[in-house]
Amino acid sequence: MIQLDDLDRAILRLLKEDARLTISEIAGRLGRPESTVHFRIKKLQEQNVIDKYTIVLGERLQPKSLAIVYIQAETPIIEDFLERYILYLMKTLSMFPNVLAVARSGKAGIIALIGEENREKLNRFVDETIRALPTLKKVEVFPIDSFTKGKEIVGFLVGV
Amino acid sequence: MIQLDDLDRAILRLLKEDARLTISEIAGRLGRPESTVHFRIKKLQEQNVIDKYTIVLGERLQPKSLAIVYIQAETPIIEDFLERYILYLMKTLSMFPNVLAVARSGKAGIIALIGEENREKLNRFVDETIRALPTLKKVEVFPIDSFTKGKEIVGFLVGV
DNA sequence: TATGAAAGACATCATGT
DNA sequence: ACATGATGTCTTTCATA
Repeated sequence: MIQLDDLDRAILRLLKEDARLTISEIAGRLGRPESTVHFRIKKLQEQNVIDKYTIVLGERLQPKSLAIVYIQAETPIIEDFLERYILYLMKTLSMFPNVLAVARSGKAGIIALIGEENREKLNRFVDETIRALPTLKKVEVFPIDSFTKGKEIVGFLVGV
Repeated sequence: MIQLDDLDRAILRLLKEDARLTISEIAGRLGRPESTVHFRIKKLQEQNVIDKYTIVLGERLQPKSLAIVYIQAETPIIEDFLERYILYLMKTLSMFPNVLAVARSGKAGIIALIGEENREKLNRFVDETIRALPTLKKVEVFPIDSFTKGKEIVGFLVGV
């Protein structure tokens, strides 16, 4: 399996903070030679410890109003139908740009993270688009007001 | 407000996919001179449209079992106490490395994203650490089985 | 704001300790 | 694992439109 030592972890932590740090910067901060840092990063990429490099978009492009929505479908007689219906619902939801994430929760449940400019638009989306989906048993809305951890997911998930 | 044109958006989309693309690569793909692309990226950074560059960690470092947990505190007589208690709970939860995100939901609610190696450990954490917190009215667990959108948040949020 | 050219910084790789 | 140096590529700046 993967054995990360302290140097690997230190490099990963620095890159997580700022993936544009140059190798010589990292080497300087950690008091290691550039060649070593270069070698480690290359290995971390090859081993897929580093999956990808990406950007987080700033607040000005982020939706101001967020909510987690839990959707539960009715359980029909034919189970195979439920399976296909859930997958269809998830794919459908995934297509909306204001639906930031969609996950399956159990046999008949879906969790979605919704983002909109303001509370009114968010409520309207939930009422007019989500609750309007056929054959739902329950739609539970958990508004998100603030973060103490993971706030950056919004800028990470939002599209352009 | 911010006016992004097609070139800005194209650059952002490319950087979102791979933030290590060189300016000359991007310039080549978009059929624009390097200096123009360089100028745009610089502006996007200054305007804070690009908030930061970061890495997403691969599956081998990610928790295999995830759940959204909704926690609702009991509403006490003194409202100011609830306020401080909720903030205390959020800060406490945020300190666990396996708690990937913590958000407030309404006056008395908290939403947390929990990650663990497997289902057993996850259930144990919920039972022994979360349900053990005092003065809770309700703890609702929504296991996350798969994603159709936003799967990458796990590698984005997980620490080293 | 866009572009082209030129200078400097950087990553990368090979070789040797 | 670390050092050094050679090479080509990339970023960055600046002058110009």
